[in-house]
Amino acid sequence: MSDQRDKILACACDLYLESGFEGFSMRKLAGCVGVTAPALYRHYASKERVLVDVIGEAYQRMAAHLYRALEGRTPVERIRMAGMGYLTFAVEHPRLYEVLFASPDLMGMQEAPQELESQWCALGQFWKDRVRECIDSGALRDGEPEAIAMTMWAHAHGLISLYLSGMLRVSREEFAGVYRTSVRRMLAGIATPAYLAEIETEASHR
Amino acid sequence: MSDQRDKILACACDLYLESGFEGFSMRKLAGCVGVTAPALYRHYASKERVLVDVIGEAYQRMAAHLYRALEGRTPVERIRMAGMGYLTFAVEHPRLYEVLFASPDLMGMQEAPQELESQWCALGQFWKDRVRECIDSGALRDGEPEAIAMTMWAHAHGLISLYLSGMLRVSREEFAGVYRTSVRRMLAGIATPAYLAEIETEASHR
DNA sequence: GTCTATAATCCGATAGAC
DNA sequence: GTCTATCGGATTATAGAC
Repeated sequence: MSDQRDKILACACDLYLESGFEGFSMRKLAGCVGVTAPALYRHYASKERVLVDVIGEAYQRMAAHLYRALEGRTPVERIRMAGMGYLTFAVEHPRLYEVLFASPDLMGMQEAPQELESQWCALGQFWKDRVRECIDSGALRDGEPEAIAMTMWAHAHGLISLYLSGMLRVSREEFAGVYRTSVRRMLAGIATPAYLAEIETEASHR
Repeated sequence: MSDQRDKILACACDLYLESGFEGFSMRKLAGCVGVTAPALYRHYASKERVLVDVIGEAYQRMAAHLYRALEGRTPVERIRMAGMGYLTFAVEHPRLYEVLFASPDLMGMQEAPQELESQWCALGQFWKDRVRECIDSGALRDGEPEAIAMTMWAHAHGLISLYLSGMLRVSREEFAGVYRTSVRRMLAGIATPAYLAEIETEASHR
C-alpha cells in the first residue's frame, strides 16, 4: 500500500542529502526509486508534498537524536547532552539541519504546513523543559525558561550556521571546541560587573 | 562605458529583492533593464557573475549601515549602535541580509570568490575593533576580542535567523525588544555562580 | 500501478545580422 | 551594443494504453 510511498520518501531523503534543494527533481527521484516520473504522482500529488515529508523526516531524526539526552541522570547532564547532540546532528547532517530552517517559499510554498509547525513546537517544549529543570536544580539563574532557552538556542543556531556557511575559519575538528568555549562564555557572561550595574540602573530609570 | 553595467546591477538587485534566488533569471533581468537577454552577456560573462555583484552590493550596503555606528562617542555607544544597526539592517532588508550568508553552490558556484572574502574580513575586523575598545574601556571582560566578537555575532545572527525564518512567535515590533533583552542576558550570563565554579574546576582538571 | 509519449514552460548561452 | 533566432537542456505534470 503505502509501502511504495515509504520507499519514495526514503529515496527522496537520500536524493536531497546528495543534491540539495537545487538538484532535486521528480525525474531524479524516480530514477532513484527505479520507476518513471509519472508513477510518483500515484503516491504524491506534487513535488512540494514530497519535500514537506522530507522536512518532516529531518525533524524526526533531529528529535530522535536529541531525545537520547534524556538518558542523562541529572538536569545538567541532560542539557549538556542535548546541547552536544544538537551540535553533532548539525555537523554530521548539515543538509538535514539546514532544511529545518528552510523558508517555505524556497520549495515553492506559501507558508509552512501545520504538520511541521507542531513538530517544531515539540522541540521548543523539549528545550524549555531542559532549561526549567536546570533552573530548579540551581545550575541556571532564575528567569523565564522559554526566554532563556531562546537565547541559548539563538547562540547555538547562529554559531552552527556561521560554521556551516564557512564564515568561521575553523576545521570540523576544531569547531566542537569552539562551540564549547563559546557556550561557556555565554553561560559566564561577557560584560564586566561595572557595566552590568550601569545598564541595570539605566533600565530601572525607564 | 560601464554605465550600462551599473544599470544592470541596479536592476539585478531589485529583481533579487523581489524574486529571491529562485526566481532570478537572465531573461527576467533583461526585461527589467529593458533589453533582450543576449545583450546582458556584453556586460556580464554569466549569470553567476551578476549574482556575485549583487552579493557584493549587499555587503556594501550592510557596511555603510554599520559604519554609522562610528559616530558614537564612546566605545559602549559605538558597539551598541553597531548592534542595533545590525538588527535594523537585517529586519529592514531581510533578503539582502540572507544573501550575505548564502552558500556558494546555491548560485551555482564552487566557492566564494576572493572579492567577497575580503569584504567579509572587513566586517570581521570592524566587530573585533568594537569589542577590543570595549574591553579596554572596562565595559567587557578581558579576553580575545575575536573570540568574544564571534560569540556575540553568533547570538545576534542566530536570533535574527530564527526571527526571519518565522520560528520565533514575535511580531516585528516585539522583536527589537526581544533582541535587546537577549543581548543583555548574554552580557550578564545565564549560569549561576555555583555552576560556573563547578565547570571551572572541571576545566582545570583536564 | 506503471508504462510510453508528450504537452507546455522555463532556463543559460551562442551565432550571426545589423 | 543590441537585435532575432535558436540550440540544447532542464523542469512539472498529464493523457491514455496496458
